[in-house]
Amino acid sequence: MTIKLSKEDEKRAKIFKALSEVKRIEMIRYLRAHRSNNTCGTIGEAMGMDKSNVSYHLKILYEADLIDVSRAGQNRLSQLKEDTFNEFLPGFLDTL
Amino acid sequence: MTIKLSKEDEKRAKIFKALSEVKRIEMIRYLRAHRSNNTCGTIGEAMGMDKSNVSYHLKILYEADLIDVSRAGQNRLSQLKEDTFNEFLPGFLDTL
DNA sequence: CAGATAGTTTTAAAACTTTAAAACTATCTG
DNA sequence: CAGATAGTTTTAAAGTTTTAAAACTATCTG
Repeated sequence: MTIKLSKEDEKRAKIFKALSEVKRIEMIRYLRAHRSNNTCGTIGEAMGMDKSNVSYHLKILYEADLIDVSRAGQNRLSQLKEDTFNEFLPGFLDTL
Repeated sequence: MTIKLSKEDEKRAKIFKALSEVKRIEMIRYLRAHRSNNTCGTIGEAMGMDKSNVSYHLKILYEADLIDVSRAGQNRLSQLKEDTFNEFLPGFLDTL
């Protein structure tokens, strides 16, 4: 493969857009440091954010394929999708 | 150093915002492939963009510290600032 | 110097993003 | 089942970004 498909650049642009807000960078750092109990409520409390706003930002990270979300009762646990970081931004997480 | 200063996250966010448009990702790829004669006009012609729009996007890349601009007569030559990529996005350029 | 060329800035409209409150859905617990 | 808890979606306002045309500035060439 030699030419780059614009589909791939659209994915890249979506990832960069997801990371283009200080709050979402802080969320990534938080998820990296706290690998369990990452609920919407816990994150919001730790970061002083409204729950609907946490939900909004997590959705953007999810749609950029930067986090995985699993259900656990009435909670929803988020975790970094390291594969995506490794593919599109190798080495980035270690700069945080 | 253990705590991360929010100033640094603001710089990161600015870099990500600069890279969050397909056109600007393409410009980065272009600058990487064409290391001389990167004038506003040449880039605009290669990418089918209006000159004022090329100037606008280059300014965003410049303000994110992703390119250097030097004057050569009435031209202005742009080149990637690899140091910034290496510091904030090590390995990224090679994924392009 | 006049005209051409290269690029920047201003402007205004359109498009998009962020926020927080309110309404909503789903699950848990007694 | 009723009430509590966790999270999502909708909404509307405020804010930001992108585009392209027009006006502008700087430099080059005869």
